Amino acid sequence: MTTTDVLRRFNRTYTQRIGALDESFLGLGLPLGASRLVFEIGEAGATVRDLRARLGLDSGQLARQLRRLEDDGLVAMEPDAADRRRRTVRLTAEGRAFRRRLDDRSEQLAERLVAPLTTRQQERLTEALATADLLVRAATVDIRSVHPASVEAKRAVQSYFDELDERFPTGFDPGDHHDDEHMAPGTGAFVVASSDGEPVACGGVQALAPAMGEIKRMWVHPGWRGAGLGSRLLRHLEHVSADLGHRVVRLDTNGTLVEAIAMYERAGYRHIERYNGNPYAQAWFEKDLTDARR
Amino acid sequence: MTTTDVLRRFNRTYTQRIGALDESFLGLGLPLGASRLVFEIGEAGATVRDLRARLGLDSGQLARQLRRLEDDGLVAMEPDAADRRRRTVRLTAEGRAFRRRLDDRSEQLAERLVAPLTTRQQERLTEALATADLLVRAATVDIRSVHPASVEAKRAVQSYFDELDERFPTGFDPGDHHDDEHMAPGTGAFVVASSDGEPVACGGVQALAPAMGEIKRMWVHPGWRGAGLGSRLLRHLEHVSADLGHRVVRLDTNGTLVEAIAMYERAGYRHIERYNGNPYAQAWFEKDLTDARR
DNA sequence: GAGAACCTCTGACTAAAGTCAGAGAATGAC
DNA sequence: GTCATTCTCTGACTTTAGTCAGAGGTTCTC
Repeated sequence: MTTTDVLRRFNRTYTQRIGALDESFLGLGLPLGASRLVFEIGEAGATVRDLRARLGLDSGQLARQLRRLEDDGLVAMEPDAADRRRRTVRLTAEGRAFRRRLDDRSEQLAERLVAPLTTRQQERLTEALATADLLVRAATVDIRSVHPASVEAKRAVQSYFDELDERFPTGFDPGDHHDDEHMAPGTGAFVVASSDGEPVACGGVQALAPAMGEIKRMWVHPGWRGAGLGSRLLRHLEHVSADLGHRVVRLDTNGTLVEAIAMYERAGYRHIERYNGNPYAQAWFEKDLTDARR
Repeated sequence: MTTTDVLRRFNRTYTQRIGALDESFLGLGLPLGASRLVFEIGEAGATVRDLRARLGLDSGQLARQLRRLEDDGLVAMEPDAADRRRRTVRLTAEGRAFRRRLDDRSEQLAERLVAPLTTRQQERLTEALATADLLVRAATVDIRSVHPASVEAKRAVQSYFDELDERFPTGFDPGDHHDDEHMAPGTGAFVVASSDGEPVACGGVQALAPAMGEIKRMWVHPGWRGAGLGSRLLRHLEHVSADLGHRVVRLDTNGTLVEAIAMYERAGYRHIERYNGNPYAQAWFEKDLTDARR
């Protein structure tokens, strides 16, 4: 059986048996769509814009649904302080109570579903689903080029720095890295991979010399490792670098990042001499892009 | 993370990313429901009754959908020869062509979904989904008591006999087993586990002596082993036996059925002396039900 | 062969979801 | 300051899905 066979077979099993998890939202007085909406708004609230993107609804449709929830006293809406074209939606106390009821229902149904399985089988199921979840999410990650000064880029880079600071024995001080400008479109590129709007990986390319690129700020969210996201991003960055006219690409890394080093080696990078003054770097790599160019 | 957490998280991932597999049915001129119906009818055709059960549709709803498909020239309907209350639905040439287009779409979407993954990752995904599929199916199997002379029981028992005939070096001859009457409600019981209308496991209980039951015809479909269905069925039969007033239950088995023997031992059965003249039996077991009683 | 049970279909609905054009306010770019 | 763009909302639909009672056949049971 091929992957697609299994996937499609699973899809059938799924819609027939687990798909009912969604239907647990029924019977509490709201239609399915409205319940999903309450669930999606969440404890923290959300902007109308976000909801539309996440649920893939027509704007008119969503506006009507929200008004109904407002009339029912489940949500309160107010203009977004930062951008007054937007409106933020927040659950009222009543709305939160309703959401909790939805949550309970869903939980009960999930429990009932797995109840016939032994503990051992439940563990196997958990493991299988977690694996499938990670891989499916990884496969559907959205890889996009953004400006290094954009909010998305900054958030991703911040996560990267935070992790370095934790992992390096001496901590990590990014200095005032105005050099991010080098990764702006034109001379370089910055790429963010995101899932559900959260950055899960990033990386940039800048020019070191004519026809020579450098990959920097490469990072994969800890919860997303082991799904091949790093290699995919690396390959992507190599293509970007090649498109910028580079024939060779270099990068440096710290010795504590052993997984990263292993990945670079697997990807065809070879160790070279120190080529920069980065105080945190302990290994330097180079790869010829001319034959990797698809 | 508990099993239900993972299940529910996966449910979200699923509806957002793979759920679109269903939507691949859209955009070919028929609404989703009608497309699903064409797909479900399949190359072989089906009875209206079957379709209603499989898709969980209201009979009026289904009748209308079918008539629409008939008007569109995609299906042809005729009374069932065996039971003229029923009607069988069959795809016309045009209907089959349409179904193939649906199939292609779905396949393409599945391919596109897994394309970003490496071969190794695709294998992991396949394995994880297959495991999840088996376990979810096993968890949602429908275990029901039926009359041993019913069609369902006979089909399951036939599968059992066929397998014995294959596995025993000397083949297997059931003889004329009028003794199935002993498993009729009142003195005994016969249980069939089915999934999507197909029997996947069965087993019966009959009385050997006052307060002593015997478990017979226990079988699990080969494709369903390793999901704990056997143990679950065995436990179920023990309860049935106990409900019939038995304090002890016995069973016999052939030496070639090594998985079965291991299962009986795990379930607390102990080997005893031959207690019957079954020529195919090579191992005899007994279990005290008085302390196992739920 | 009478009556219960079963299967499918029609009619008459209601509810939910989805579509599309465009109005009105806020913001960003020049 | 003007103009294009963005965001949300309203109105006026159409389509799809789902519900329920009951008619009109067929088959099973005794």
